[in-house]
Amino acid sequence: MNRIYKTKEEIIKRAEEILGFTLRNVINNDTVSGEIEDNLKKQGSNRKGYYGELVEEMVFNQKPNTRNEADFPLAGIELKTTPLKKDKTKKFSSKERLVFSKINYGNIVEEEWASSSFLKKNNFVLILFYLYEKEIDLLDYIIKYKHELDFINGISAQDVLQIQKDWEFIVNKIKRGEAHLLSEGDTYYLGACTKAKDSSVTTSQPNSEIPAKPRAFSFKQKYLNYIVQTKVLNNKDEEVKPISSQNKTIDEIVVGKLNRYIGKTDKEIVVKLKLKDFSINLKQYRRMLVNRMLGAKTSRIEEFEKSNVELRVVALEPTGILRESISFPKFEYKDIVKEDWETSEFRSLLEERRFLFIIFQKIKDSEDIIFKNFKFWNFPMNDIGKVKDVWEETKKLIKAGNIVKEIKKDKNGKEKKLTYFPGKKFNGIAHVRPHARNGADTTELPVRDRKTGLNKHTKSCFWLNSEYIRNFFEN
DNA sequence: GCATGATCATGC
DNA sequence: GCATGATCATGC
Repeated sequence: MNRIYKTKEEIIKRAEEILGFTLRNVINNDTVSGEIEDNLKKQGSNRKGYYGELVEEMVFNQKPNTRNEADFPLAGIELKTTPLKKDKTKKFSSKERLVFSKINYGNIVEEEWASSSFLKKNNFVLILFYLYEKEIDLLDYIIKYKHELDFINGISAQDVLQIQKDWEFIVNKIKRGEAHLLSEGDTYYLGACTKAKDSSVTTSQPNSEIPAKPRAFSFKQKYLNYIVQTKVLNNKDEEVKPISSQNKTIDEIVVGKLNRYIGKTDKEIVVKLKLKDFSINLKQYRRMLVNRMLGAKTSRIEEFEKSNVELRVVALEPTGILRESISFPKFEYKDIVKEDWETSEFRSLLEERRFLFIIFQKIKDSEDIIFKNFKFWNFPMNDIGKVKDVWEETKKLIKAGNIVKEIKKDKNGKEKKLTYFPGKKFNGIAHVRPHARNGADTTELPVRDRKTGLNKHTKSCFWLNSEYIRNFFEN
């Protein structure tokens, strides 16, 4: 007879029993039901979410429900399965975000955080981490660790406060009728990630006629990884330190640290911070100065790493213009031609990343710079269509092997390749430019370039135009 | 002055 | 050795 697990203790004990095993171990291979076999075939072995259903059925002997309550309502336990991956140094880290319940746009606008359906359902989450490996059957993933995520006692008050603010930010956006503009980069630890089988699926929202993508609450991958490292694996990284232990949100912490320096020159800041032996010749002088302004003890800041916030130090010209555009990681020509925009790397990156711009301004005829301001920023989804145009054009050119327009020599006899890639004037928002160590630093092309005849080209990346970014620095 | 290609410098 | 933040150099 299949055992039923009812109490919290029974369920956690059962989870412990299966650690180190695969689902195929847990059930005994020949009893894989015809129904499950059929499902695995039909859905391919990779349908996301199916693994969780299998665990519920095979390990806990219960049929998954879609009711808006915890998976084990009597015990008050929500069960989640999520993959771990091995990085280059063979360390485990979270492979994906941890997805919670779907956001019901219609109902959530009536909710308050303390009595929210989110907290109710996810009050106590039992997480099973399995080891993801490419090209192996779902039934053969090893279930490695379990973690009991207790929202009330298991997360620091500081993090809970940030999660609450994130939740409120998302709900307020829906209240304003902007569910279609939600973006993971809006928030810090708790994000609103898209949730649909197909990216073209949309749903209605209460205060606007514009259809929105269905979304779910989730812990960002980085935040989940923080939990994995510190609470599951106990791998405390001494290089990563928080800049505040106070019960404040990340916004408040940064405002509290940086406001006092606005309008001061770098030299004045050095004096104010009583930094000795701190010279303009230091490596990464500006970046180091900003670290000290933030009160960071090491160069890696816990609050930013947990929330996928990226610090960028920029310097406006004395006239106020921003000369340099913002670069992103280089892309692989081979990969981009296989991608679709909606699920592409660049689109995900743009949506998920949050920036903290630290804005200095150069002074005419002086070496000094002034700390003008700082700005949290993430890409506004209103403009995402324009980036899509740049991306599609780029993909088209690579696919056609139509990249190099002309090879020129400069006065030093150095070759310079002019390309057809969308430049800064393409649409004012994004463009493509080289991003390499030098001209010889190339990467493979899927199709030989017509002009050069080569199957490789200088590494390139997408850039956000300097003027576009500059617009967001006002006020 | 600006667009665009190219590359430096650091850190992992 | 490579990724990537940051910036330089050239030529129209």
